[in-house]
Amino acid sequence: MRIRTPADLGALIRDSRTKLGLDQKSLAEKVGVSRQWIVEIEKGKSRASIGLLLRTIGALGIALDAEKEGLGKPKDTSLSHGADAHVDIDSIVASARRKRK
Amino acid sequence: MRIRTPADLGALIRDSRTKLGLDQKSLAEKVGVSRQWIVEIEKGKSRASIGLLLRTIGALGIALDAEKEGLGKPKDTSLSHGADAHVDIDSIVASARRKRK
DNA sequence: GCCAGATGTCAGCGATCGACGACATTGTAT
DNA sequence: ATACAATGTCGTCGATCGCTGACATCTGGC
Repeated sequence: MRIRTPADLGALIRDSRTKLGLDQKSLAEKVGVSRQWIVEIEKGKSRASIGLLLRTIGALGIALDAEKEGLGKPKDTSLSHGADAHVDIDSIVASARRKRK
Repeated sequence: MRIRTPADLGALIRDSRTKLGLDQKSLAEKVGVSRQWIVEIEKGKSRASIGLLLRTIGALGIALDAEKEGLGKPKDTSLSHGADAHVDIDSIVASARRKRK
């Protein structure tokens, strides 16, 4: 599953938790956070901390992988790869700035 | 690249940034965060926020994918899958508690 | 060696976090 | 319909965030 937004993460955590038959309280205990934190992260809270997030997804048996976007094959030339990444930066930042207004 | 800790993320961000020939200031401007935040996230700051993290990796053209751990094949039975996830939960939480003391 | 640029660190500020406890609301099994 | 479990929301508190601006230190090209 591709993760782009905090809401994506929240949905993933809730889905995984329910699939494992855990309630929020149990997951909170296993991770070592408050139940309220689980509630908030499942709602896609953007200012929740990375450390607790990683612990939570780890506790749910989820692996996070990062890779360059736009890589269909690992054999793309570095030049075209660099150009693609540069284009993505500008459009993504513009999109992020629109969200702030 | 497998992401397990905030330090993994920090290293990834720094690596990607330098490979794109960006300095911290430029990246900060593109993402819409302070340069200090870039400095801290690259050092693996665990309490940095998810929202800003996702924006930053997006700006660097990095895609995050989440998947169930231990899945070599998508055809594993749900029972054995559940048992594996349970074992992971306990050891991961114990490890997290050790870090807190 | 010199120096400009890049990175690292610090202090102060208003905003928010995450934990805790409590209460409200929803969901589910009988 | 009822009871109980699960989830959602609220208020409070000490801790920390992320920003700004400034200064310190490091790096690399000349």
